[in-house]
Amino acid sequence: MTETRDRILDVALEVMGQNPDAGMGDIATAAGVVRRTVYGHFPSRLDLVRTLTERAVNEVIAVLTDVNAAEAAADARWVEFIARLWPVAHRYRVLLALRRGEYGEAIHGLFGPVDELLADLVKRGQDSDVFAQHLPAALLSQLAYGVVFAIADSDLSNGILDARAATITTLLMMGVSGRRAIELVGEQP
Amino acid sequence: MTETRDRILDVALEVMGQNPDAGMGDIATAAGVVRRTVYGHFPSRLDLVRTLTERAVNEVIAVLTDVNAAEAAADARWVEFIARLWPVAHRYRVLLALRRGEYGEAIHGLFGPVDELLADLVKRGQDSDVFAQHLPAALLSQLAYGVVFAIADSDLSNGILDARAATITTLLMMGVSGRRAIELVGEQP
DNA sequence: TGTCCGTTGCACACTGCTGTGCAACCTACC
DNA sequence: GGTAGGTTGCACAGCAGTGTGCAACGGACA
Repeated sequence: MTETRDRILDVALEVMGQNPDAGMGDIATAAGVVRRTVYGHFPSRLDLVRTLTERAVNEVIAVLTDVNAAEAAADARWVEFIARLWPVAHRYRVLLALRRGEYGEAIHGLFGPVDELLADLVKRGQDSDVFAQHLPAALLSQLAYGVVFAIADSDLSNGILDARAATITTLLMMGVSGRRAIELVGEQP
Repeated sequence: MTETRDRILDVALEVMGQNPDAGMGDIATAAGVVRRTVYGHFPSRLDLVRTLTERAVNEVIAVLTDVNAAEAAADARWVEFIARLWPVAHRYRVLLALRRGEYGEAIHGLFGPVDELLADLVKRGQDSDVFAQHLPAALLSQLAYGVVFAIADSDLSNGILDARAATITTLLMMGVSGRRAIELVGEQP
């Protein structure tokens, strides 16, 4: 059933999020199903990872296009972006670990469109002098993106605190002043 | 011989730097030696990784204590630190990938002292109002550290450019103004 | 010449995973 | 009652990697 398939995907995200090297057996067990059933839905481990990646890419792109279309200052838009990216990044944090290794190529390829949209978001911020220009947009956007995922991937994941930390940190590294950053994010811890 | 042992370590760093999942066989071959010989020096894969980690920790600590002792402003000290940390981070980038997974615990444990020294460096910068205080030193230092390693780990590793990017970015995320950051790093690309 | 020591080559056992084949089973639906 | 589809249990082949045992080799050194 589609229901089973979805459950496997959800559980896989959870299990692999804790241990990226978890096998099909671990995932199956955690999903309350037999290993053979998982293979029924996903012919190979790569299929599973690819499906997961496609899901992630779709969610991130949805957020990005949404935010990109909004009428707001670039830095405010960035805050909005991180706020909405955060849960996604945390949920799919396993892809960060898998990005290197045998599935790296597949993942990297699927994330291509995301990279473009992201660079565009930063570029527009730079063009309107809201973000600093000491680094090319393509590189800066990747760094910021990496930081968000790195924090999401972190062991210390304090949930809310981390989202706030990620937002402020990325704003700063894009050249927004501390005062402005805190103003955007809000004073309350 | 000790010579062989050292060569294995060096080569292991190189090979695993490109593919963290490289086996003992790959390392042996790359070192111009037989697999059996590697096991002669390192009874298990964990031993190899642990030795590599100890090396890395020693090198980083050497840099950190050195920099920490210098008489200079905290931000200038940070620039010095990154400049000297960079080659080390790049060389041992494999540990970033291995930090998660079965060796994670061993690696994390050995890096404990590094974390402390690092937090101290940042804390002193915050206390002298050179670094912003919107985030606790322990967290901020870890983030900055993570960024440096993330860039070092990056595929785009452009060498010099990356070192510069890492320095500026980390300065910014610690609340140093863009003007001051560029002044510290130097104008030239 | 003899001896030590690191290295080699090969064989072996073991483990843990992937992916497949197939018969049986259960449930929903007609 | 019959059928179709998802699920199960189990067996099997295969592969890659780890770690070990052992006899043989070869150079350095006395």
